[in-house]
Amino acid sequence: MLTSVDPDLIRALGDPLRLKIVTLLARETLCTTHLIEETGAKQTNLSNHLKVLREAGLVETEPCGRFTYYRLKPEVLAGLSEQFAALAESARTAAGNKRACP
Amino acid sequence: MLTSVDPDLIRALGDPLRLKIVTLLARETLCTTHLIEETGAKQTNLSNHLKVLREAGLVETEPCGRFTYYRLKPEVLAGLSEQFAALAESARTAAGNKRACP
DNA sequence: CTTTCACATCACCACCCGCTGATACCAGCG
DNA sequence: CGCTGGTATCAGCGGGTGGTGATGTGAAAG
Repeated sequence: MLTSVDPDLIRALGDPLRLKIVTLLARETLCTTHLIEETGAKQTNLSNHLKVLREAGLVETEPCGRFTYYRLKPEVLAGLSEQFAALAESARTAAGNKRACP
Repeated sequence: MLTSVDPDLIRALGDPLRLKIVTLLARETLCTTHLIEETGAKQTNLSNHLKVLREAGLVETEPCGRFTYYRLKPEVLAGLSEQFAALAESARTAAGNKRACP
């Protein structure tokens, strides 16, 4: 179906800081300390955003001693990409379908 | 580049009603009246959301007499799809890149 | 010209959301 | 043990955002 895109998943990516986190994680697996250095954000703030990303199913955590590593889940992003591609494709072919004025 | 995804564009898609509008428009070009019927939302509310979609560059308007038709811009969705695909690809290949604990 | 209808804009309010400081929790280390 | 450092959660506050009614505008209809 076309209507299966999850708004919450998109919302999670709609925040600038979260988007930055995602792009950083797309390059390498990092723990919170690294993300604090890279983004300059406070630890609490970052932890909140990471929670959102976690609940959206975008990232996985991997405890490593006292540290917590965050890894992106490529399938989720790939799924999003496919759904947008499907929407684009549908929009392209349906460009001429114009419902009559009532 | 990887960091070029526009948060505002994603935000525009993050709202459930706007997402519904987009999926409807992916099927056929509609005017506001049709969207009111399909979504059950108030005219004012819908007009606000359409404004957001317009400003995000996701839709185009085409006046037709007293009516205003809205059409999706497939290129924008396709671009988003590509960027997410690139992120997914990057995340997949960088799965093992784990920066050392500080 | 006047009315009607489609649509946009404005003003207002309630509510959600992100940021922050304080605090709790847990794993190593001495 | 107790201490230290890395993270998560909590409570609270301010600003941004969505929903709504009133109003403006512009084009067809009569």
